[in-house]
Amino acid sequence: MEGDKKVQNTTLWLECAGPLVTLPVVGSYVAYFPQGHSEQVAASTQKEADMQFPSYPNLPPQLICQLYNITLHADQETDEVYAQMTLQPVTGVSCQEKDQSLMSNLGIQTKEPTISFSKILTASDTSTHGGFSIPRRAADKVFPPLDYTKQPPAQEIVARDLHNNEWHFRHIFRGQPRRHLLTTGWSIFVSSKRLQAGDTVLFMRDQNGHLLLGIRCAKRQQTAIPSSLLSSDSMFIGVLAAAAHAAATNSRFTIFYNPRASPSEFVIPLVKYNKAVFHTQISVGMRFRMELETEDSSTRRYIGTITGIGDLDPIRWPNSYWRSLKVGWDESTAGQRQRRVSLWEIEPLSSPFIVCHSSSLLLRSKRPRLPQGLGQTLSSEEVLESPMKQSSLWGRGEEGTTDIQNLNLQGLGLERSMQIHQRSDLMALTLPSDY
Amino acid sequence: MEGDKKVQNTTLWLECAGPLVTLPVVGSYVAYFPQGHSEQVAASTQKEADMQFPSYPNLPPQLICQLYNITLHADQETDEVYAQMTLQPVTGVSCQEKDQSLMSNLGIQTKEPTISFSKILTASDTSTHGGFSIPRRAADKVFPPLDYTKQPPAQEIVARDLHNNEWHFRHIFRGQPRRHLLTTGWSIFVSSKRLQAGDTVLFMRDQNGHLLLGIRCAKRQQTAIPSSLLSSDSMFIGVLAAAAHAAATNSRFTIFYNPRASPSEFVIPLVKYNKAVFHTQISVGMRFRMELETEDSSTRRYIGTITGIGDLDPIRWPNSYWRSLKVGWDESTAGQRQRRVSLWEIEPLSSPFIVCHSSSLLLRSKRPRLPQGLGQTLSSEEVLESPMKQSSLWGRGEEGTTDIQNLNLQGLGLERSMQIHQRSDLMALTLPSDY
DNA sequence: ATGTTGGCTAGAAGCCGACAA
DNA sequence: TTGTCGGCTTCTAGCCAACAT
Repeated sequence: MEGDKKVQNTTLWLECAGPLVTLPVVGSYVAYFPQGHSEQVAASTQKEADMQFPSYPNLPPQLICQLYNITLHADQETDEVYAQMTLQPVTGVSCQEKDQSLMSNLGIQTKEPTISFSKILTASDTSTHGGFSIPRRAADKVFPPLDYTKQPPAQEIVARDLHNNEWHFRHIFRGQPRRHLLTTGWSIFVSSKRLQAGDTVLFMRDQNGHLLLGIRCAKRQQTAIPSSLLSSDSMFIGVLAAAAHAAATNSRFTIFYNPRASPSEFVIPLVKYNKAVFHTQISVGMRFRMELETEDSSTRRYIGTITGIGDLDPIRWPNSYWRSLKVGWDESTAGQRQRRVSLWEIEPLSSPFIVCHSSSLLLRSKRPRLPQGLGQTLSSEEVLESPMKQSSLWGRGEEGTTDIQNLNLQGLGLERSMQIHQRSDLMALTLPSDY
Repeated sequence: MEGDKKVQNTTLWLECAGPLVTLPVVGSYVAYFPQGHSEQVAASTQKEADMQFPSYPNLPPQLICQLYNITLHADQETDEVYAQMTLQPVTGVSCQEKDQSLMSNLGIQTKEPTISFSKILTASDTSTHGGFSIPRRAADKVFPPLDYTKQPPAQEIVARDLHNNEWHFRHIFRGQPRRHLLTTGWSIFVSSKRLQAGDTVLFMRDQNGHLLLGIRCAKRQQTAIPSSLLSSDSMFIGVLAAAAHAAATNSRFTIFYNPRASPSEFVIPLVKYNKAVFHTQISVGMRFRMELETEDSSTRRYIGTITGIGDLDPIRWPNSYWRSLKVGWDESTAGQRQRRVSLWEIEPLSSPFIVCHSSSLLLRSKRPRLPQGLGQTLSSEEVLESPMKQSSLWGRGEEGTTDIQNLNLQGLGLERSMQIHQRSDLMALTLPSDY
């Protein structure tokens, strides 16, 4: 119904989703991670997957799919953005297709830099007492220029939200010292969207010069969606069963990706996935860079060190690349940041003192074609560098040192079995001979 | 979190749920219908189960369970009531347990008639222009008596909602002609709960004389819950997979029952189910009575005729008792009413010209114990009375006559296979020898 | 008996520059 | 440059009885 209407403006949707969110393009190949999908459910229901799940032996940790369809949406109530993707599991990808996939970019590249600004609302912005204080630069950059000869300089602003609803504001330049303000119309917007101090508004100008606006709620909001419709257990199981069934019958399935609610993207362009998994050298002790979203909705690179490699959930998801890296962060203010990341999220820094080919196993495994099928496993080795007092190197080592020792003790990563998904020709595909 | 808090007041919850809703008691045995559960999902997501589902061969149309736990809830935002039930599938029920189950009533019998009233809000009630007009009888019945010697007679009313929040109202008796009104405090309540004309408010007095109030939103509201979290396909599959897994591993599972959203109850006390299925004579042409909720939240009995017996979904749910009866209604205003009902929802009227023992097959099936296991089937017969020009008897016969002929042609019900769930001793249990 | 409306009024919403930070 | 506040104005929320059904 109403809530089902598609969002037309992709750029605005992406702005609302946040600076780091990318979307795969229709027709391209992607890796879908049931684990990541479960994490989104967990984050939304605020429950862990604690029940004993049925095993889905045919459901690998990642499912290679072709993106059959994607539509963008926004919650009718909260304007929360989400994307509906229909995925077609693929059992074999030919070289041509693969090359196309390689050619296609890593997502919808809307890097025609958009003219936009966002602001975290202050108490004054949201109080009934007054209007909205427009940051100076923002007014100059995205709003139509004011006629400063008028007394006072003022104009009417019209902006459309994700649902294509129009919002009217009076934009005035006054006060001592002078400043830009939104007055009439602003409080209606605030109360309609139920904005509170701490939430973010976002204005942007599209190609035609039309104004668009979106909102991004502060994280806290998420709390009250205990769904009342399905138990969280059923949701977890539904995610897995749907994927397993689709994989087994080779039929399409549909998922929702909610970029603000999900801890990480769980539909990754296959090229990006392959590059990270097969063409990148990873080892414990290695330092890396990772982009993260800052408080004020821009991005920043943080530096960290890989402190361990191993399964996030050895029971349910053995041999998964999902968050297979344990990491420590250089900055002590890094309390909030993830302790586990996935290979494709990081950008390794060249570190002269560490030489390690985690992909060496792949080079060596030039054995004859494996019988085709899902979930074949190769046992293999990864070389683990002995850290040699490196603990001092990777930050505070809050638990870093221990982690590495534990890893060695437990042999995680020393002898690691690796699951080859879908078909072995994917392997060939990811292993150009010149590598 | 907040939204997870239990509702303490069962009576108020039941009032909000509606006059026909009953809840099974903890420890009692129930029949759980995945089909009915799916219908609740369908109603909530406004989508049919159109995907090709995986088959769950071990999941019968009904699952006999013991009610392990039940908690009552109300949505923090909308106050929509729902119940969380944890069900323990049972593989065998001893005679003692069965007797207890028989002894236990058909649900929480709170038939200490509650002092309450409900009113559908008018435009004036919800406008910002004024207050709430209290129906005369309601004021006398549930509100504390006014001191009419005062000029004007007025008092402060305090009532608690499902979340145990207090609401204060000024209750005054004034106007020409005199009438009871809620003024100060009313509009805050209306805007907080986002009530609109057509929604229902409900006041009641508990045993201690304290006032309680609840709300019931008009049906329309339901539209905007496209969930944005899980695709409807995943939800359907989640419902089935969770039940199938629980049945297979004999472990507990949790469901949500949403009485206002669900077309029918799908957790039925086993006694009620057994009585209807095994101890009630049913045949095509038979007339029956059924209680339904009226517009103004009371109940009314409607009369109808059984026009057919057969599977609602012969493909996915063969041999299911869920809505196995096709019915026609006497009143022509019956456009809205269900065309299919379940055995336990109706009350057969004694009709002298129809003698039919649908349970005759059971009496005859005194064969030695069947091997234990799920989903065993007995082929059996049901006697179908030839309708002999009865078509004129059962109302307008809009499609009744055709239905019956179709049924005969297709042999639905003439030779009917019947699935015995769980264990054969359940059968014995439902067949007292004196019947 | 009770839904709707016009009149009246009190208080909140909302526009303004002053004044910090 | 921009967040908050006191002062002032405007408008709506909200109380009332009249009137209608």
